Amino acid sequence: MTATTFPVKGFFVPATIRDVARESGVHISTVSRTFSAPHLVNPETRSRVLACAEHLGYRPNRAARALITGRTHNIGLIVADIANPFFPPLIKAAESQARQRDYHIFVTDTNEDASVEEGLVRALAKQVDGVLLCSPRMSNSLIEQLSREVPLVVVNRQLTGLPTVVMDVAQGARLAIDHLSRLGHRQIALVAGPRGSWTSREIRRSAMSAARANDADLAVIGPNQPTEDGGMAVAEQIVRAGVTAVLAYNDLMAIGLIEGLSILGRNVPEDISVVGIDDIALSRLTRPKLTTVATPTAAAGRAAVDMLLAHGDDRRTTAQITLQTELVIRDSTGPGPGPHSHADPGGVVATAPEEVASYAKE
Amino acid sequence: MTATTFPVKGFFVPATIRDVARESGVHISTVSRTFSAPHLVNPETRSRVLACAEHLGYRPNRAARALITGRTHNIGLIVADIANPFFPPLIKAAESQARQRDYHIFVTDTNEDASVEEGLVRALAKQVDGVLLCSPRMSNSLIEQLSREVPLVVVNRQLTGLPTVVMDVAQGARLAIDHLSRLGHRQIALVAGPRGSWTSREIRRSAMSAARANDADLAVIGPNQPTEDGGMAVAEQIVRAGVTAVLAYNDLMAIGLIEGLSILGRNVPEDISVVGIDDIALSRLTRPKLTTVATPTAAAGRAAVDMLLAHGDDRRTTAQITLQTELVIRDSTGPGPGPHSHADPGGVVATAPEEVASYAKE
DNA sequence: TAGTTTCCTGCAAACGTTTGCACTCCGAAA
DNA sequence: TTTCGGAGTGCAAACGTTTGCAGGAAACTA
Repeated sequence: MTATTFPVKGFFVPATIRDVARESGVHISTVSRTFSAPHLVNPETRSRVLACAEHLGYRPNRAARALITGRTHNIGLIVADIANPFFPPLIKAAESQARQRDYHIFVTDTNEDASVEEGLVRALAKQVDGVLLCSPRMSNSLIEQLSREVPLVVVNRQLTGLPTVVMDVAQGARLAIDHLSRLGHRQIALVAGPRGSWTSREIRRSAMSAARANDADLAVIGPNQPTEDGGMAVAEQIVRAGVTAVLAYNDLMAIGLIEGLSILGRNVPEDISVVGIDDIALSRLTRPKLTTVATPTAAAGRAAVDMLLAHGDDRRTTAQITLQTELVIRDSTGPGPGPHSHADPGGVVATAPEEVASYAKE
Repeated sequence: MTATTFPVKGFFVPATIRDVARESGVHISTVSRTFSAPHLVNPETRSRVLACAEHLGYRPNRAARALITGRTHNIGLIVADIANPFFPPLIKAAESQARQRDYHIFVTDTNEDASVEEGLVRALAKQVDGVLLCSPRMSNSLIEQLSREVPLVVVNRQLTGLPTVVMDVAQGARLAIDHLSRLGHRQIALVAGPRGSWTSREIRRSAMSAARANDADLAVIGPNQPTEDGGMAVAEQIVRAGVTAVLAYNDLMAIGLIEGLSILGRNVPEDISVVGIDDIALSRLTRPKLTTVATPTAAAGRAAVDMLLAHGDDRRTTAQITLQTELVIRDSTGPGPGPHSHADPGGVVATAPEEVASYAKE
């Protein structure tokens, strides 16, 4: 590391509305209106004010404006782990949706830590018009309490009384287990996600019932860190469990697990089949390419923004949205020891087009 | 998608400093001091005020506070593409460094779009105490102009007169080319990054001079989108160029390229060697594991926060920091057709420990 | 012509804080 | 006793905006 030091020129003192008023010879209220209600001011005056503003480099102070209007035109977006490739598509979709409505998104990361989460919501509270809380790890009651301090939309957790958007992971897990069963697998493991994850509980519940329906055994392993390392760490348990197929909480864990299995001399899908959840971009690039449950993350991001912005000031009602998932079969799953049916339709679930239209996956 | 609607309870009207003052029978200034300068108020009064505040659920309004103090305790962090795994470690490091100093980081994404970038800086300007501008795509002069509206630290671009932190990618590129040369490669391609990227220019400059020094030919291909798809897209050109080795602008492109090459029937490293830059987590997980130039992203995030917060109010001086890079040799590079030396020391560059101590990679 | 409307602008009070100043106590020093 | 100083508190002005209200001028209507 090398470091050098330079002198630097000072900052402009930022021009305020008052400076513009003085320079253009009108009252500050006229300047204010020039920016926030242009139709109320004489075109001639308006252009003079605009010229002065331009000349002075004036920009309205959004914080001061927010103080009085109560609207910041910012939205907070809290995610559990920004390094998880699951989130970026959601974030980007939310950003572009917000931008269209002249809002900005501020993203923060909680490091999968429930206590950090609470602090962040509170810190954001007065600086944004609402918070998109993605994959929260805190308790329901705390979320409810926070939702009275700032408008909240919860993503990846169902919670009565609050606007939520969730993926139908239950359906996804069922599809995955069905797929594995059809391939002849009877001893299946479920690698669970982190403690506090609603999604993980959903997956577990649904996978267990699907396994039962298919006469298969399901061994649940976890909770675990939802990362590559977390997946790699359970490889040994998987081998010891003697299963021939695994459903992982997410793709990251699935990929880590495959790597861990290969270190232990087990090949995927020859020795063990692995299914992930999320269909992150990466899952098309690893070898073998991952069979996984695709979740419409971009649609979720857009929906969350819309829900937050939907009810302007009347917070009378709140919607709950569930987005369809689908199974994407690639190379990480293969035939198991049991008898397998050849009737597998490919696993891609048909979704009613008109229902998903507004939040369709691109 | 399914949607249901529920009634929802109204919001608390948030308690203000005035409510607390009334309830506890003191003047608002005393309440204010209870929070911002506790030592100035009688312990007895203080605890009474705190009790009332707690009871009313009062939280100081940070925006109002910022209006008068001029400090928001927020830092903006702008990245080109949040989906690029290069950034999350940087973001997380910056966040934890900021949190230690009682600051919050707001992250936004520009979609690699220079014009979005400008708007974001301006929108952030009055709501944060400074902006960390990572891998900017806009012009130097625009950056300089913006730096007068809000304190700026630029990451991944060197710019006189402004605080900057860059990786020594020039050294990294040189190490990579040297490595390939030693393996016997004489026909090498450089897959360039996006237009407007300082890093890409640096890499190119350094790689060309290193190639010349090694008597190798260097074909430059680009500019390109710095993504998997961008890498995949150049696979054909690479094959046509007839090179035996490639240095890619970043790991993502390298991984995409390897995939693209495999589709064209070329194996890495047997047919073509590929070196990436960044050492993202993913590069240990793809097959073959990627040989790459490791850049200390976490250190960069910490350094950037420190630089922004360093000079309290005197913006007299500004530092420029360059962080060391090192070559990590894995499985995507192999012997080329030419004579190769066996003296390759492994390519790991020694860094002067005391210099990097404060920003050491973990 | 008087009355009414419309358009534009100014005035001043807010929004929720912080902070310099002044004031009152009260105990210690002289 | 007086003087001083410090601790604790209140007062009021700021920070940079928005916005309801009122007034004046011009443009209609009758």
